[in-house]
Amino acid sequence: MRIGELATVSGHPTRTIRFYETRGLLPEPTRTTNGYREYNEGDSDRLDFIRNAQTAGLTLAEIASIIRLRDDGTAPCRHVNELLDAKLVDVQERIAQLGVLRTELNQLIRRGRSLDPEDCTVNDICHILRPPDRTC
Amino acid sequence: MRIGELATVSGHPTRTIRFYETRGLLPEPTRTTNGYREYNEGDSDRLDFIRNAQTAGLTLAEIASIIRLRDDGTAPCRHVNELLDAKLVDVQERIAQLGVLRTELNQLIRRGRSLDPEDCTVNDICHILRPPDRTC
DNA sequence: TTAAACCTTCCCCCATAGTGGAAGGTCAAG
DNA sequence: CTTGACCTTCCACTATGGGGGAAGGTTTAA
Repeated sequence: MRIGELATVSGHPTRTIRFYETRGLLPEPTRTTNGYREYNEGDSDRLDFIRNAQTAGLTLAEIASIIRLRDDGTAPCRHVNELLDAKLVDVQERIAQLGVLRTELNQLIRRGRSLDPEDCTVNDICHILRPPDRTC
Repeated sequence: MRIGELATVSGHPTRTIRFYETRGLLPEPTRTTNGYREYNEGDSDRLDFIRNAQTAGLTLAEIASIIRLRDDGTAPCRHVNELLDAKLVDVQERIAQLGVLRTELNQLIRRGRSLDPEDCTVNDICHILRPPDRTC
């Protein structure tokens, strides 16, 4: 099948399919005599895999590293487990950071409600956003 | 004071100070006869403000919009309140999304521990990352 | 035959917040 | 007079996941 059909069955735009090829996510396909890319079912499966992996928060580079292992003949399970563990740690850290930010924002919003815009001076730019509240 | 000194007192690299100027966060400074930028205390205060606003999760573009209002002679408090409200919503959404992702990752990790790498086939690439678990 | 719908490669663009380097001007001390 | 520490501008690059459009070749259906 040609790239347009693969795009239809996989749900990725043709541009994205070519882009994935440059990133090593799809193998260089065989070409028809006129230079058109030729794909098969396996390529569609691979695109599904990529989408699933992206859903799990993996970057294209990480997904490429998994695929490289598989193409080298190694079962990538171990590597996948490591990636998932690291990703979980990463996600937990980001959640924690966002939690801190949420607290900070709530404080600033409360403060904004208690301050009078009349008191906001030119030098402050805006007095709501002043000190990095030393309460923490 | 020249840019190097402002860099020292503000804690921002000179490159960043020039960069902020291009983004409208700092006014175009006066120049000495040889073309060097001349700064004063107010510029240092403004850099402090920028840092505080960044701590609150505002982007440079948003901070610039606040500064523009102030420079136009309008107290930006109202606008700041709106930005902070929107940012809080945004942060809460991201936390929720990351929560979903964390759940997904935990499921995948548990799954990875229960699957045998021996069963991982070439077609799967890796069987751990298979279906977008329809359990949700 | 010809127009639409494909396909190809190429290079540039988005946002984010800067960082790096090159090539050149200036100024103070030794 | 020269060396080092400043300063200037300009252009390119980082990571992320693509999108836009140009310029050209091919195929398919009317």
